[in-house]
Amino acid sequence: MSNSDIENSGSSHALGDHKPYHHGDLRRQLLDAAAKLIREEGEAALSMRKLALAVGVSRTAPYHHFSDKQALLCAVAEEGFRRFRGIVSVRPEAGEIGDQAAVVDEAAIRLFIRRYIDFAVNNAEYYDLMFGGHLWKSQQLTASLKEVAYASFKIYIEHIRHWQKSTLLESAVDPLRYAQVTWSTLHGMSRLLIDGIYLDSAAVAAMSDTAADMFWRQLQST
Amino acid sequence: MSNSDIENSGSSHALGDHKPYHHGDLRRQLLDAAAKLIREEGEAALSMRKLALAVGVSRTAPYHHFSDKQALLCAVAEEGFRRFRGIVSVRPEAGEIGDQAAVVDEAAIRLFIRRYIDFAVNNAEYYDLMFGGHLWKSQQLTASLKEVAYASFKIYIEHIRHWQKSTLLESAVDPLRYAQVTWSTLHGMSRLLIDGIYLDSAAVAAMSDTAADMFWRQLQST
DNA sequence: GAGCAATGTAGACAGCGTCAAGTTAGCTTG
DNA sequence: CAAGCTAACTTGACGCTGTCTACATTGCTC
Repeated sequence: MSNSDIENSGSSHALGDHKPYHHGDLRRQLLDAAAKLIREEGEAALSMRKLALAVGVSRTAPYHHFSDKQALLCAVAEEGFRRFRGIVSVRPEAGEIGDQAAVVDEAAIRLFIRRYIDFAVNNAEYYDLMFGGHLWKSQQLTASLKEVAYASFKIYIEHIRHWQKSTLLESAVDPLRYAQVTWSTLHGMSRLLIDGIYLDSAAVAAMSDTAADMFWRQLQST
Repeated sequence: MSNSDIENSGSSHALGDHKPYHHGDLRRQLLDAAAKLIREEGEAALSMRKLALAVGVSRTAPYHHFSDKQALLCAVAEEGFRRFRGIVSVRPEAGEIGDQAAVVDEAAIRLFIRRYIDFAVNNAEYYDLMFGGHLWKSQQLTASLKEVAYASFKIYIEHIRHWQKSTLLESAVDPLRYAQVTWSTLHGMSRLLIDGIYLDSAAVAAMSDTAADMFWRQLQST
């Protein structure tokens, strides 16, 4: 009795009006616990039952917040995309000058690549869900996940366009193809690192720089 | 009685001496059925029990040929690598001239890329296992799988060295880094196609050619 | 023909996702 | 303030999974 008072004190109208009723904010805790579980024991080790146990509710309680295991994974992926947007946004450092004045040089590309790989490797539990076949092949993506995912794709394309425009020589490369191929490289490298096929993590910097070199040269093709 | 005679007639010493005893060749049939099941219903839909049912034996029979589900998947992956070696081998067409005489130009690179992507997309059930995190992250690869996998990696590196040597200008790129980055591109593109993130399969050719362009230019860097 | 090892079967167990039915608790409305 | 509605949660059950154990069959070797 007194304990439920403590848990609920003020929370019901502090966050909004329709999510947390009874327990605290289960939804939030489930998402966090899911990410933690995947990070620590791998995606395969995540089960709804273990998850429920981990946050101290009964097996079926999560189904009142997510229709499916799939839906829960979608929500985790969505969270990942939100973090991702911050990492891979266009603005150069932190709005010191006007955005479009900045000239893109090889160093900028290098930095971008390193940030991408860094995010992927250090947030593998999110990256797997965001860009893994498990969700995408299933054709059952949440509407809200689709939304935020496509927004991220757009940001990437925008990023590429920005590179092309601010390169001094006018580039002859089709921006869409260029975006597709460069993203393939970034994604492939991330996957090979995450999946433990590229084992030498000390080589990441060198690989990134080689990729930057390649991207840069291609960008300058006449 | 008579039917078992038919099944076993001559088979026991036709194939070798130590695999198929009793049923026919269960091991072979399991591997084929597994690949077929994965192809048709996805990796997640493959279960040992369904597999056993599919080839007409009881649930636990497969465990006499594979210690684990994992071991079975390793064997399927191994099969994949064997097919892969044929696709991604160095020799140009079919030994018409001596191998090393051939000069590598952009067309050769284009062809190689198309062959790689083609294999990945049309043998997704194998490619997933061969280069998916599922097996590699588990750290429980079969010894024989490791062997054939590393052999494939070596072939790829050899391939790259061949490119570099037979390019007329001497290339300044570190061959290992170059191999890592180009493979990242190929792998990334394959994954994005297989996983249904790149949906426009009509664009595959254009993407491949853009990649070839990029690889080629980088190869010529002084 | 006897014995042995390889091969196949049936039973059992814990764990999984999730549906159906019942319980608790907080908000809304008279 | 009491009644009632509904969101949040629990328990029970079902069919599926991987795999262990114990048992039955079969073919090869001596």
